Amino acid sequence: MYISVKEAKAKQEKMREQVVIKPLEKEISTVAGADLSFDKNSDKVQAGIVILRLPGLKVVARSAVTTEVDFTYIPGLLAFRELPPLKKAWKLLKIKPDVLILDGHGIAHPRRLGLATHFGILMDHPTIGCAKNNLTGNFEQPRSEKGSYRYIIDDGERIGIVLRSRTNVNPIFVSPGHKVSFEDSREIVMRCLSRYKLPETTRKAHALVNRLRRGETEPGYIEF
DNA sequence: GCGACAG
DNA sequence: ATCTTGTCGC
Repeated sequence: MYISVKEAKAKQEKMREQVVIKPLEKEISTVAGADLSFDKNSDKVQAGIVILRLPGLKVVARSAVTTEVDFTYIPGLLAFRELPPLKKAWKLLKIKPDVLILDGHGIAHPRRLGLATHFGILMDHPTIGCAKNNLTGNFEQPRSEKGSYRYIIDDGERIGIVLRSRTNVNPIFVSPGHKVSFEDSREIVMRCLSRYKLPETTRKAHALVNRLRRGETEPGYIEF
């Protein structure tokens, strides 16, 4: 840990004024999912990004790398642990997706600077946060049908969306990361859903990093 | 002090 | 996140 918890939080407080929440300017044709896989007893991690074509959800390209983490997991400071590996996978991509969906929150964060937001600002790219659990704020349960949603409120401020991604299944937590709106975030995640709880972007990215960790695939960049 | 707490 | 097979329920 080259940075202290106090410094990390101060950095988030300074970066929060750089967050941009606004509608995407052009129609998107590609989306990507990013994820990490950790080693049980070492600091080795594999990071991967999978780009999908938007109507269709077919894989366009993917990048995967193996590195090491130097920051332990602390709720609210996830970005300091996962950002370095994700940046490597991102830079390996020869083609960039119109929007990137990350595993974690966007502005639905105590200081409005979750992983997706932090990554978006650093890479100056549109991002969306999609988490399996809530971190902060309150919300009411959305109806049980797929597509139903409610907003997450924190200190009277709208910070995210609780989305029922599959009928009768616990909802997922979506929030704008950077350079996208709440509507964009919800609609894009909806378009990435198939028959499962999680969007194909995160499912594909998750499968990729796990295959790399088991040595079932090679690291690097591949275009399909 | 107590409870909450993305991955 | 990770350790892991079967099993219950829509």
